[in-house]
Amino acid sequence: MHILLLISKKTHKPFPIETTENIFEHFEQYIKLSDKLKAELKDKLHVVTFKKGELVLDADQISTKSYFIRKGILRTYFLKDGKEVSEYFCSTNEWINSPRSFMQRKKDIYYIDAIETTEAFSLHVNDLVYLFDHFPEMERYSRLSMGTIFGHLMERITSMRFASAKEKYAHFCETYHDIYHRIPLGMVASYIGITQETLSRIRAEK
Amino acid sequence: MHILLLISKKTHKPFPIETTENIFEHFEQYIKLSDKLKAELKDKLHVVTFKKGELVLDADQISTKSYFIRKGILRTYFLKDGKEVSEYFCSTNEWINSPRSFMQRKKDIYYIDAIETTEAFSLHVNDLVYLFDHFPEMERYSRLSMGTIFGHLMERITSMRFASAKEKYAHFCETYHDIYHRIPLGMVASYIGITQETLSRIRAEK
DNA sequence: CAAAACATTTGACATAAATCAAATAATCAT
DNA sequence: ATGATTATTTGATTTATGTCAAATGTTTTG
Repeated sequence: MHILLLISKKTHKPFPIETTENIFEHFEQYIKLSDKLKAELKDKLHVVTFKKGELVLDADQISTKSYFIRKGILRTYFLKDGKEVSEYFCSTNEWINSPRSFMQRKKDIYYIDAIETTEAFSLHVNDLVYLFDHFPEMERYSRLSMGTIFGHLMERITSMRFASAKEKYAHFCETYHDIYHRIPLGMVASYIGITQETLSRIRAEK
Repeated sequence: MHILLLISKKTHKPFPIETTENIFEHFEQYIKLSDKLKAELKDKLHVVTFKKGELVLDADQISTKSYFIRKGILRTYFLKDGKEVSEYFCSTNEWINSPRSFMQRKKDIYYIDAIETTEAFSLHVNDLVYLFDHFPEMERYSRLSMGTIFGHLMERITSMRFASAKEKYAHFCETYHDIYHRIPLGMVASYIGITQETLSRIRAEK
């Protein structure tokens, strides 16, 4: 009876397998990973899971861990006039943290929560600093991968400025083509900076 | 006669003094500069000047140089429906290039021009790559300084989404508090994503 | 220094999207 | 499953900002 229950639970939320393959592949898009660095990474990365709706980071905490998502969706948001404003969404093979908080080790306004049940690797900021200090190629990885994100931010700024609500939504769907349909309407609306009602009408007219 | 002419030209556009002090100070906010690295930088940095209104980079060129501004203002913009849209402005002690073009060595949509007569150091992308390859601390500098810019971009995105035209202008003035009054109204309007007329009315009502 | 070119202001009007309010629809917890 | 939350849709109205047009002001150039 108990055993069966356990199995059924496992089926629902399987115990995560420690595969670092995906994350190694991710790094290798930018740098070559030596065996020594691989071993260090394996040592420093830890598997974590978050249930749907779970708060991953509270705004009154310092963000000390970065999460590399294997499955699921996490999101950063902040509060404006008591309402949640989504800042961005992250899914498979992406890193998420509260950037300024993580980099400068101070509090910031951002919360992180789980839009779906999510499996991820966590990396502590202290371990990352250790890696930066001992493996210059990690600095290079950081520089190059930030360049990619940089481009995304610039495009987003452009799309925010001269686009109609409909165009903003279209741009959102492009940016998040893999997951846009898994994000609740209200969160999408605040992400692109329009009201829920307007977004609902845009979706209806198609 | 020729000599006099030459002198008078010089007076108008003085021959720049090769002081690398400011730029060294800038680097030293993030990393320690060894004498060897200083020497390499001195060798690779070149003084350039641009006259007011001069085109620094055309969109049909690849951006192969980054400019560290000593004096003046440069700006990146792109064309939308035949009109210039200002992307950002850079002034004293800031780097400017066409980011994606520079990093990926391909064409992009951005132009760069001089809002004021500007003196700057130029650094060729090939020389920068050389520095990255031989001085890991340059990778670190890049990572850390990008973090700063990252924060600015995030704030800009936030201000674009939920702010009124008036608030957007206020945010622009904050961001560019040193130089906001030196940038023509039309350029400011396209930067914050409102029309010239609206900005003119906002300025008038105070 | 005057004419031309360009930048900013002002006015009248149009419109996309916000706001307020209430009805459905979907999801969650017991 | 069923009632209770929570999310989405729909409708009526308001408002900030855009658009178009023209006047005024400023800078540039021969």
